[in-house]
Amino acid sequence: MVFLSEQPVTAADKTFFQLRKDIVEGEIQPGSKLSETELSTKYAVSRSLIREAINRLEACHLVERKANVGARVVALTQEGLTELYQVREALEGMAARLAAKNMTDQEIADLNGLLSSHFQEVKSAGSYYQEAGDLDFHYRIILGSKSNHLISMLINGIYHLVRMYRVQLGMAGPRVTTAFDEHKHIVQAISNRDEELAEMLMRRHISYSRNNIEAKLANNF
Amino acid sequence: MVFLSEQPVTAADKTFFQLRKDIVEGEIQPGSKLSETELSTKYAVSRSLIREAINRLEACHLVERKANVGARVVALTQEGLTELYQVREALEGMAARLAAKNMTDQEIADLNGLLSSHFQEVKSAGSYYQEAGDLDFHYRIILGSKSNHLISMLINGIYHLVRMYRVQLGMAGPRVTTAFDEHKHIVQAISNRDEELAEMLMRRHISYSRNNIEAKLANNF
DNA sequence: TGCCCCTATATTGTCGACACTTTGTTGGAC
DNA sequence: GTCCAACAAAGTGTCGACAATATAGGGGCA
Repeated sequence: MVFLSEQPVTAADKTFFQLRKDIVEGEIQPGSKLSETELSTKYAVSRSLIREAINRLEACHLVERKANVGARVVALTQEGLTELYQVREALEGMAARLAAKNMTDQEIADLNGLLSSHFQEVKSAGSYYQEAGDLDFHYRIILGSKSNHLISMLINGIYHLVRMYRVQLGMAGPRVTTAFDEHKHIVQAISNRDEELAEMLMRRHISYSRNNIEAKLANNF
Repeated sequence: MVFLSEQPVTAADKTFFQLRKDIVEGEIQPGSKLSETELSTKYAVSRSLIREAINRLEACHLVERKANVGARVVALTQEGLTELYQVREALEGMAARLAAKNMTDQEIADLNGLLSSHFQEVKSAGSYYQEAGDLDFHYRIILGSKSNHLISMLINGIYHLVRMYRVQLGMAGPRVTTAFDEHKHIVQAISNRDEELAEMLMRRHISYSRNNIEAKLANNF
């Protein structure tokens, strides 16, 4: 698994990471209110740190805050999901394009290796991709873009919301079978340094993924 | 001019807006250090509000903070500009696509009207677009996407950084003459509800703009 | 009975003080 | 003269208290 250099250095960081985890993994339910005083006793830190954490969570669209009223965890809706995946399509498409341009040969070789190891899992288990494997694949391409802006927006930003939708909809990962072929073709395009194709395939891949998850969400409501 | 509903409701908001303004417009120089104590006396508010403002500025990539050391205004570099415009190309391309799909006929008519009034200015003044006019055009399309995620990321996020580069490079706006035709064609595509073309033309428009501004920046260093 | 206003309470917004970390300096030893 | 270590100063990180605002409940009036 690719390591994200997100190491907490201060107590505020720890509080933020913990709170984000509890929200993304559903321990704190979507739509529920975030009381600063309550959370400060729960996590045993001062209200200042809770406030800072909530501010950061607001910046990555995990909570919504109203002045003088309070903050709530975002509610998961069909429209929200659609918007999220549209942004993801645009940004990750660009990331794939840049990855085709900027990844080193070694990184591409590693990516192929990752794909092979996933292929083994598919053969043995008969189904592709748990959450972690899919994230690993996408993270490598995002990091491969070598664009700090893109990396920050995707990995520190919207991917936590993506994971939150997945958890709430009770999926271990994306579509189990077809996704592998799509990943394979994307890696091929990157190997060939075909920027145009890499972007197009990534966008389609995410678009398919959106259709799939939208269908699941429609069942939930 | 389209009004952005960014109305300060709390003192923290005012501090944030003021500080952001001073950074974007160059009153506080790129790369300079942001001392919390110093700023708290300068703006006559407590350190807490300054801290919150700096946190928000960090979220939109206007400052960089190191734990226990401090925050600095971002330095403007060739790579940073390139990355910024790549993100902009991806997101605004998607915005144009969605605008072609989601703008009302009335909004499209207004957009055409805006273009006409700009055309008058071109004829009389001989040059297209001051900063404000260009921003207005792009903001309308972004808002026309009707996607809260996109709107937030672009208008609350990266557009301030875009303006900061423009100010620092001493440009009143984008390329003065050619931009008008590009805008016209984008509006035509949106009028025809041609999502594909609208996205493509917007991406090209921003790509051209990037080449233009990169050249100017190369001269400055 | 229904509506409005007012008050009480709980929650958020703002502040100044204290604790800890970093950094630059000064002194001494080799 | 150079390097290392202890120290001092400045700045950031964290905290609890006070102020201001929104919400809910009850009482008064039509």
